[in-house]
Amino acid sequence: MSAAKNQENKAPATLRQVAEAAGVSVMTVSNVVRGKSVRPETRERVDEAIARLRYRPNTSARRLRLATQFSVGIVIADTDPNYLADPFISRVVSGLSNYLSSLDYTLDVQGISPARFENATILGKVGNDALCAILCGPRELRRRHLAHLERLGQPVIVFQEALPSPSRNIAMVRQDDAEGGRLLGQHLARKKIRSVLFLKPLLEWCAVEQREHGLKMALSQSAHNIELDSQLVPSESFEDVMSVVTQMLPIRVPGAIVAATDSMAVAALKAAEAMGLQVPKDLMIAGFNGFDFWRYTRPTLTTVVSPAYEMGKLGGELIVERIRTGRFSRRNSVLQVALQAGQSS
Amino acid sequence: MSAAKNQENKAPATLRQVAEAAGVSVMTVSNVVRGKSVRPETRERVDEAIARLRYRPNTSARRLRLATQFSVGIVIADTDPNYLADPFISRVVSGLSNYLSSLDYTLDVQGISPARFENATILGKVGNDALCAILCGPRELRRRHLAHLERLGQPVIVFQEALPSPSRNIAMVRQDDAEGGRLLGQHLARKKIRSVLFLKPLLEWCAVEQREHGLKMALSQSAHNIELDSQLVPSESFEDVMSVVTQMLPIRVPGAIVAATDSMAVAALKAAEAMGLQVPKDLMIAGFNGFDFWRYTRPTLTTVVSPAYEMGKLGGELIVERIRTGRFSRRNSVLQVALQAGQSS
DNA sequence: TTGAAAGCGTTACCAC
DNA sequence: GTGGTAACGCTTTCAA
Repeated sequence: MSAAKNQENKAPATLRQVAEAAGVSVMTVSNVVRGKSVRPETRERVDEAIARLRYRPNTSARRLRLATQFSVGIVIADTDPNYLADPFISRVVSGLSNYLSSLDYTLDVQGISPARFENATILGKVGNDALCAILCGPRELRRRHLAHLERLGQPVIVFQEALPSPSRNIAMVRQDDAEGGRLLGQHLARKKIRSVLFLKPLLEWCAVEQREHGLKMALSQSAHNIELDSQLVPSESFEDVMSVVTQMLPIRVPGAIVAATDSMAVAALKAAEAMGLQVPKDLMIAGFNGFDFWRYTRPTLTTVVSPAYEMGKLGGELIVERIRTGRFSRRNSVLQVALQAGQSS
Repeated sequence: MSAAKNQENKAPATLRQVAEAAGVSVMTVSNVVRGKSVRPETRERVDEAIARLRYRPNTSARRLRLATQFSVGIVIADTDPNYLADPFISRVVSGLSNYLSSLDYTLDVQGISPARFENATILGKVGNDALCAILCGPRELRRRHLAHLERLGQPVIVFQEALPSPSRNIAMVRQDDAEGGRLLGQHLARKKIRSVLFLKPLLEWCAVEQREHGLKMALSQSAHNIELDSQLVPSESFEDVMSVVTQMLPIRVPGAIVAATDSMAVAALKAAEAMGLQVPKDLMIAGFNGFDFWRYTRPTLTTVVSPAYEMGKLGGELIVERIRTGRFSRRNSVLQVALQAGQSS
């Protein structure tokens, strides 16, 4: 029983133990493990010992010796504990994760409230070759976080921030959200809308600001000079959006509601429906992201499609290149978005 | 320029460099960093040097010395590259991640196809104190993966697998999916349905099997002995589900379609709608998960609510307890689910 | 309170 | 092809 317990919890075998078991030197085992040239019959003995002792290389020792972590960290600022449930974030992380895995790099993931960003465990220690970040919060806070990242003296990828890369250590990867806003604005202008209400969460995201900005540009440049109002919502949650929209619509029904994300657009649609408004006849609705929600509703949503997975993958490619070559080939990458017209506008 | 470049890419400062800069020994700096008692005026000098040199502890060295990784890995088997976009998985990982972060543990995340599960980078090296896994694929394959995890000789949490824990190193954490199926079956029985079609993805998940099993039990035990058919769908994607349902309905309209997940239920609903069927009058529909999709549709979906975030958190609590105390306090945990009736059935 | 030395598991380097 | 040695950065131990 005590023996069995020891059995279960025993420390992993080391190179030295394998070497003793196989009757060779530590270096020979190391060479076998790393595929260096070793006499076949020696290799066989060593392989047998490795299998028998269940040897697995100790990454900490290897990282220390090589001064390389084979690891990237990503810190995601968000007030929602369910930060990975955001369909945009989950796709960026999936793309990044898969690319890194394909090269045998590890990905460390940490979500953290924007207020505590700089305290993220991952940032306080040297444990990754490079870092990735998704920022949110007021512009000034994000700028401070960016400066903090810069001071770490490590390669960093920042997703979805519109500022240009401030130094050779930092690369920015984003999609053209302003263009997305413009496309939507032009689309609505063609529909002869007179006024637009932009719904955005209280928590500030650079991408949302860009979307709003692009929308405003397109509307103001349209032939009819369409009016744009913006409405803050306490959070992106269905309840909050629904409740705000339900309070606003009786006061005035705009020509269209554009929400910062599709999930917010769905909630707006539901609020309109609950009040007996016909979409798009009485009120048009549109959102951003284009993952799958747009087609869950009736009518289906007009949206702007995000290349979120591809952003994550591109971030992975750039960061690994940076780790290996010592420099970023591109410091500012902007991926294209596309308007996808649905039935809601 | 060359100096600037060196500045940017220079190796992180070490304890030794800080010690020299502050004119003290390495041990004193180490004591300062770890909050051990140090003379205030010494501490001040050291703190200044730490700030000036931007010192951050090297985790590899610390892990090696302490033979502790302060890190947990999670391997997620899925054929979808966008594995984190699954709303269930993203919530489990969020809950796990936040709990671990709160204790300054790192979380390594890797998605991998079930066929390649045992080759996951994370599993092949000693780099985490413990591992978590979400399995899928045929039962025999999952059993093999479980055996592989057991052989690693490390603490492991397996989510959403119905087998009992096979050893002291492995704890199972799941929700009561069979009960969820039963609740849904009883609900439908009350609606006087005559037949039910269960929609499930080709890729096998233990949770889906459990849901199907519970549903079958409840239906067969009902007063009217309701018939249950199951229909495989190539994938969980909207297109695949919609296309299969669109092909099936003209042949025969069941009393209800129960889908393995809400997103599949939405697609079934859309297919029914496209064919002019009234839900729930002509056909009832229900799903599983209860995240937010259930209310995106018209009519809203009947669903079984999952405590996915809580499962992730519980997994974190158990694994940390196991790391620290050497044993699991519970090896088999089953969280409760709840039926949430919507308009669709 | 402070410091010197040993060692965690690995790999680069250099002998043989 | 094989093996001995030193070193990566840190913390435990023991001595001053």
